[in-house]
Amino acid sequence: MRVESVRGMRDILPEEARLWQALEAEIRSLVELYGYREIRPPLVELAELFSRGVGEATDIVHKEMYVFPDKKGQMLALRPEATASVVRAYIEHGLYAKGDLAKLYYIGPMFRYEKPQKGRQRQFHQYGVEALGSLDPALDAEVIDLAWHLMERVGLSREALVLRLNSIGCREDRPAYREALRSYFSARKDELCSDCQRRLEENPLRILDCKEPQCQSAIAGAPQSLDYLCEGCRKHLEELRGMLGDLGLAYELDPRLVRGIDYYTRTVFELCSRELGAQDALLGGGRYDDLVELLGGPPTPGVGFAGGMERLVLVLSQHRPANTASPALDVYVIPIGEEARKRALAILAQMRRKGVAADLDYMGRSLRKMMSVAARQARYALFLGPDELAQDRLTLKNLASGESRTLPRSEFLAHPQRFLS
RNA sequence: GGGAGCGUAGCUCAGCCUGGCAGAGCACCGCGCUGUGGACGCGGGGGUCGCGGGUUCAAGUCCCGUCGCUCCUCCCA
Repeated sequence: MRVESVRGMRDILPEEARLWQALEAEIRSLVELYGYREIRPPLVELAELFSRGVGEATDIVHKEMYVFPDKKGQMLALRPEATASVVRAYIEHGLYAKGDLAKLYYIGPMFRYEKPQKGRQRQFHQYGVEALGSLDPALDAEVIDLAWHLMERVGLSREALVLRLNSIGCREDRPAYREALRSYFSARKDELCSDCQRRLEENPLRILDCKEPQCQSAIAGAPQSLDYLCEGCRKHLEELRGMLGDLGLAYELDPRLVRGIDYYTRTVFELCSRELGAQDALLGGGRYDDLVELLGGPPTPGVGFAGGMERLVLVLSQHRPANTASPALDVYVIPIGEEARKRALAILAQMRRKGVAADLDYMGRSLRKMMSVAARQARYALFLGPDELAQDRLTLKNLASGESRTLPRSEFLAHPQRFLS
């Protein structure tokens, strides 16, 4: 019986992996430009980290998280997101003790047990940044600027994107707002879908996010978090809006944006593609001023965002038509005859040690076929046959121009790059 | 979790309605042409028709189940 991959887990094959590598390189270089440094937390954490950090009542934790006992019976989880892990590491290693802003970024796989579809796998990949230690709205603005910059850098135009922004207040404002929502929706309970009736008890904020048509009219008239902000939160949002204006970053204030993770406070935002269907959010994030304390660290505010690699790859492949791969090799070695074949290996090894990307046929192909492969994969063909062996020379052919020249073996191998313009 | 569509060669797909030899194009390999190319010509290898069961003399085709993919919903990145 053939063993196949697990549902929702897919292979990224070499052709696609090139695009991933390029994207990852762009992300790394850009976030490092903003002062972020990489952190690589483990993929496995105590399940408790996420139930406390992300929230027991969220779909992510109670429906979608991979949870399993280890041999000692501890409940472990595959990380469904990375912010909680980064904050755990921040606390565990005392990064706050440096008394400075900690700017951290990550790229890696996350796991959620969802129904797979295009742009949404059970093992998926996110990149993200977290800035811990400052309450300054300028930091929110910088993080949002970074998000925009990143999308532009990878080739998306501003017109193809929309930034949605909201403030959901701090822990002082939340109870009053939550109560307002609960009493508002309680009066309209029979208009709500069954999920929202459950949310009414667990987390009424989430109702605002519901897309069920039957809930829309009730949602339309619901109290808005913006009306329940304390003076500090209101000021924070106003300053942020002013800074976004100064930065020339357009946004839509969306009072119904709440997001599916409990740790957010104040600023929440999403950067969405206008060209994707139902799964249009390319990245999302916000402020989480209580999370460090909630996980046992000193009171420390934070702000960050996470973006999905799969979705980015999807949008980009619509924009950048599969660029015909230019030859990956510098030289393809073509031996003629048995003796030459034996000698070819050592010549290959020497070229590679000089930094030349070179390869050889191991499939026993005919001369003609080797030429055909060389033409496709390399810029030069290097012939080694009885004539060359007799004179201790090599024949180098430029496959683009068709010109070839024969060179003393030792001269070529001493500085192969000189002959490979 | 709910709804719909689709699974046939490495890839894109035809064949299914109306049961009767498993096909095309591309890719791959060989030969023409082991001392030089992606063109051309000729030839060739490749398939548990997703999997399991049922109906039938006969199933890729009809029926049931199942798994997977895609889309909507949901969730979010």
